[in-house]
Amino acid sequence: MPFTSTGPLPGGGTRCEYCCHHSRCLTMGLEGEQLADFDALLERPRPLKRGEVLVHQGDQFGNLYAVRTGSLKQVQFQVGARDQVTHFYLPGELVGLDGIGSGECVGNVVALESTYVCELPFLQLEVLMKDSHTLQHRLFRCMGEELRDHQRMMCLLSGRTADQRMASFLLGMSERFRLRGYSPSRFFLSMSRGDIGSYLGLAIETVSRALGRFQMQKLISVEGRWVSLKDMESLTRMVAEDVGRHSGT
Amino acid sequence: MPFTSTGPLPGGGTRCEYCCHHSRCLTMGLEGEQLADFDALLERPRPLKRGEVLVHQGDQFGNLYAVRTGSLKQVQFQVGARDQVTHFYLPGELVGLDGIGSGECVGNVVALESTYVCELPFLQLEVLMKDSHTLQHRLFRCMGEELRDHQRMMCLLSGRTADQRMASFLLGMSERFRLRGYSPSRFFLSMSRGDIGSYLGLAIETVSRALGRFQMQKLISVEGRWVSLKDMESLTRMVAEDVGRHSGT
DNA sequence: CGAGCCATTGAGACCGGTCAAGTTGGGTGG
DNA sequence: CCACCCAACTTGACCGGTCTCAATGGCTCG
Repeated sequence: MPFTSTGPLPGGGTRCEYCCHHSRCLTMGLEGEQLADFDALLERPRPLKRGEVLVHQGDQFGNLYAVRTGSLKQVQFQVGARDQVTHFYLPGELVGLDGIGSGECVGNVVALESTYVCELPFLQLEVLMKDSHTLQHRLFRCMGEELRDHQRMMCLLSGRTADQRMASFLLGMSERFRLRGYSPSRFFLSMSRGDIGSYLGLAIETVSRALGRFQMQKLISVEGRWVSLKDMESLTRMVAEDVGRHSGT
Repeated sequence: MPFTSTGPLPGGGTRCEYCCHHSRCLTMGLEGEQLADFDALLERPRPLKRGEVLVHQGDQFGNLYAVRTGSLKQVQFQVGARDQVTHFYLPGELVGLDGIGSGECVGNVVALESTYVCELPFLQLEVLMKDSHTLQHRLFRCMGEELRDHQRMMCLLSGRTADQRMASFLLGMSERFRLRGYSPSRFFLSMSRGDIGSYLGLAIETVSRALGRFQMQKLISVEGRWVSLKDMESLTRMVAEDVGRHSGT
């Protein structure tokens, strides 16, 4: 097989420097030697097929993973409750940060489609951070962002209606696609309705009905897992709407 | 009242070395010169009175805070929805980690009683971490733990009944008190029912009724904000019980 | 002693979950 | 190419948990 000079090789070879996620990944801000060092410590395992498990719940924590192409979900198994989807990962995002605390992986991470990742051994990453203040700062930012996102999610889950959750989910996905250079108004959801429901704390039927309602109201159109956002303004307004849940505080 | 100081001096003066939270705080594992350096960079502002605001939502992020005595809540204001309590902080815990991501404080942090904190300028902390691998590792662990806790909370909010949420909350508080050397079976809740409801995504009346129900079932006894756990086993069982919410996944 | 907050309790309404049946679509084998 | 299957999704009917509204009592503070 001849050498190919650009883009990800089928075997997984590529260089951070040329990776289209460089400016959004952990490598953001890294240059020259530091970037080369970073590049040197990561592995690029063979791609995952749909349904394959990247990380098993309970495994000892050792690696972070950066998604290159494809997407994954994190699923947590719990005694006495249905499994719960706690995360969706898109290209450029970091898998496994939540394992740093306990040293144990908190859930299964499963590919939703054919997915390429980069494997980052955390111990080596820590060593690298001693010499690279940029990298250290960057990883702290990533974790801080995830904390903030989780808090948003908690607010969404505890105070908002089914329609608001769905609208917020769609807008969130739209924004994430936009940031990655994909269309924010028409995209493919690689996860099932069941996954979405689990993630949003809704029954699968409620997800389906909400989508149906949105379509009737001409806010979106749905064909299977393809979604087009027709009226993002109304969706945004819907999320912010006061429905007066809780008498708290 | 709990958390009245045995170790830290009322005036705020103390040393990390002698602080009763040393082994649980960011300083865990630090010794000798490193601990002294850490000690040197932190401020010990005057104590907060009940209701006083330590951090304002939207403020530029600059400091972390370690709680020495007392307790606080984090409240997020949101357009079109009621304010939401997203955190309770007890002695030895770290306030402000979620600001690291965006550089902006995500919510108000308000004292629930007279509260002493240590102020840790994050920039200086980052500098210190260049020389102290221990400190760096420790801060990563703290953030990882918070991530994991948030995920637990998301699972709680999205898949469990009011009773299960209350039981989980009580057990969680109990455990946190136990770790700090207080009684795990009888403790004072410094937050109002409204705060609890907001935190758990429940109406205030639902919180009240759940507590009443638990008391009738002899699982706990309640006198105002004092709570005694009578039957932690049943409470634990209740949390794990499958109530069959969601048909997802 | 009244004002205001906090907590409790009751009555009724409604959102969303469960159960059940039906539809669609992709994959497989004859 | 069609028949069949299974998983994913949709739709309808019903029910229950939790929210809202409202009234009450206790406590603190001015």
